[in-house]
Amino acid sequence: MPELPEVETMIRGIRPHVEGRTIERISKCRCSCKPITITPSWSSITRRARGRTIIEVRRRAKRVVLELDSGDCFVIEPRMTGLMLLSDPPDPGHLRIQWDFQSPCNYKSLWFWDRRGLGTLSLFTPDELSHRLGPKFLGPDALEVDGAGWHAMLKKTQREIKVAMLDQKMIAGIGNLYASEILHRVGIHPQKKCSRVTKKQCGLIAEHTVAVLSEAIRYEGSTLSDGTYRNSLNKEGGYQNAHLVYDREEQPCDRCGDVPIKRIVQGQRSTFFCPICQRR
DNA sequence: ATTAATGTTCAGAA
DNA sequence: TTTCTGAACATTAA
Repeated sequence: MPELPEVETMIRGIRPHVEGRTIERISKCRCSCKPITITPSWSSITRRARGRTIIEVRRRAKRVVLELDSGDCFVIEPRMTGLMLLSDPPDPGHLRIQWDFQSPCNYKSLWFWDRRGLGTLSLFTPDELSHRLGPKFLGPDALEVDGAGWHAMLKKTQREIKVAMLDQKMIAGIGNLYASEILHRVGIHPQKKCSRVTKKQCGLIAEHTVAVLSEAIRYEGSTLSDGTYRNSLNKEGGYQNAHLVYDREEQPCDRCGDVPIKRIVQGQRSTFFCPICQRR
């Protein structure tokens, strides 16, 4: 769930209540499920976090970064079901990490909640951070790439466009849901080969990528039918109501009238598209 | 009662 | 080198 717009919503939500605050303690929540992946050792994390001030909250691709006054950075990967919360978890049984802050404020704590538990918590030194968030693992942020950038990326691969859009070291931030929505708005078939996408089409991809992701951010992300995704105050997003193809199999395409939306599988992931509006 | 599906990432194999 | 597969996990629907 958390793709670029959802993670952006998380950081915007927690930033005013987390930046400038000093960590009194960090703790692992006791829950009955398997623990999430944490690096490095817990003892190293507690030692390096206690008493440090969070000087900046930011997003890198689909990750949350909390920078400490020591230069160390927490990096939280929500993956499938992770949330950053200031209060009220969807359920108390899947809280994973709790940061308690000094000096009372509206919100005394910050939580990482994750139902499936595929998410991760890391504490990186500056060197580790630039390596782990650098070009070896993550391409440029999807909001920053123009038509020429897309063209330079796409011409280097033979893959299908929708599969390539999910490759984070090519373009970072787009996930399964928004890839389908963007391609529908551009009018490109998800199975079109990257090498056959024209420069002009790359301009449209860049334009619609920014338009879709920005609008999704304004709506505070998409909460799908399983209801998992919430903002930092446990409130649902609103962009699911604007979806034109995602999770709309067999429903009529709004754009061409009444042709049913199709679902196919690409790289073990569902893709939704309109067979009329989207051409190979 | 199984099986398949769910928004992500990445190591390891092809 | 690039691309593909499966596993990590919890929960729900078929």
